Amino acid sequence: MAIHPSPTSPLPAPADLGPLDEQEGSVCGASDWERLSDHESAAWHGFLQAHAEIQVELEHELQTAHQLSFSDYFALLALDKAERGSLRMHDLAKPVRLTRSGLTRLVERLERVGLIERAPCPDDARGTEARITEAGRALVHAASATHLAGVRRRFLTRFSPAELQLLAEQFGRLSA
Amino acid sequence: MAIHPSPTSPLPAPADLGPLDEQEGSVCGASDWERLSDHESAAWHGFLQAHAEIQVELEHELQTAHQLSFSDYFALLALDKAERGSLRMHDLAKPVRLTRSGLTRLVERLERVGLIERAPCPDDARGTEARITEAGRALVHAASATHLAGVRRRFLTRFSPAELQLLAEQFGRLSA
DNA sequence: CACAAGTGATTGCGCACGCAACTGTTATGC
DNA sequence: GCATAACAGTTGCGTGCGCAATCACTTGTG
Repeated sequence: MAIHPSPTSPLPAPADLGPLDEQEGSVCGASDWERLSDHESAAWHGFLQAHAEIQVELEHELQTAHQLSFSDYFALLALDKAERGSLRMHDLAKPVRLTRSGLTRLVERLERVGLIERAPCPDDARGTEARITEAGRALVHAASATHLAGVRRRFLTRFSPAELQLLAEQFGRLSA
Repeated sequence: MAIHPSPTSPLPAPADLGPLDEQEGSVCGASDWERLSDHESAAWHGFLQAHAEIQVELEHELQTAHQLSFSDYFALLALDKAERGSLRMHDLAKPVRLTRSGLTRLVERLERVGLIERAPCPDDARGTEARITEAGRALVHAASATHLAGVRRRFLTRFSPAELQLLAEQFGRLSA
């Protein structure tokens, strides 16, 4: 939230905007030097829009079919794929994209419903490791079917194999 | 959250999974019929990863530079672009991607710091319209500079013009 | 060996948001 | 023209999450 409406704004207001009176439309919405071209705008907004739509649809699907949030699902998935089905909190935080505090609460909830268990880390008494239970595995396998079907329907089937390969490379460019 | 660990799961557990005992690695993580190919997986996870990274980075930038969340920014942006700088709550909800209740709170906060004003809708006594103030316009213009620089740095400059054009079309395929 | 610095996890607190219920207003059907 | 439905916006409540402080344990240094 903006505590200070404008005076302490670190960037100067564009000087070429004129009196800022109420002309209609997007004619004077922003100064030209900061505008995006049509293709730039379409690509960027398409990216945001596509992600937002797909995200809410798939999350809703997972929620109604299996009562799992994305966080729940990704945590169970990471544990299911992990060696012996267990991971330390620290290592679970990254794939789930949560801070440690958020993860503590998530794991606590998942433990309460019997999908995972917590145990002290044997080699480092500071650590805690979360281990997926059989119930957790069964649920995440069922949830995967739902989720991957959604991913296919909403994403993968919209592209040719060649396009997917190119997209993979292009998305890779966006990370790090 | 999963209230019921597994018994009421609407999807049958895959029958071809075997005894589900603790083999290590991802060898038996999921049944084959639901797995993604390498390109599929790379494209999909790249999409998620790229969006997540860019999102947090740009949002953090906007927050530290202008004390604006994405919701704040998108609301101000939509109002700035709107006819006469005002929009009814209902019409503001869509671009900001918030429910009406969330929007009520958002607009309340923005009004409290003087970035927008609220007034009853003249032609429909049920409605409320939010109007951006001059302070709001100044702030959102400055914020746009920050934000669009981030979009360029983190997204647009990673692609050629031809790629951007293709991506715009491809993202368009993903929506609706 | 003691003691500071570093690290893993948890907890207190605050906040933004969605859902469902509610109020007030406008359209619709008889 | 009144009853009922549809609609705009707000509010109560619950929840998931981040930040900063804290606790517990480990590691490095004199």
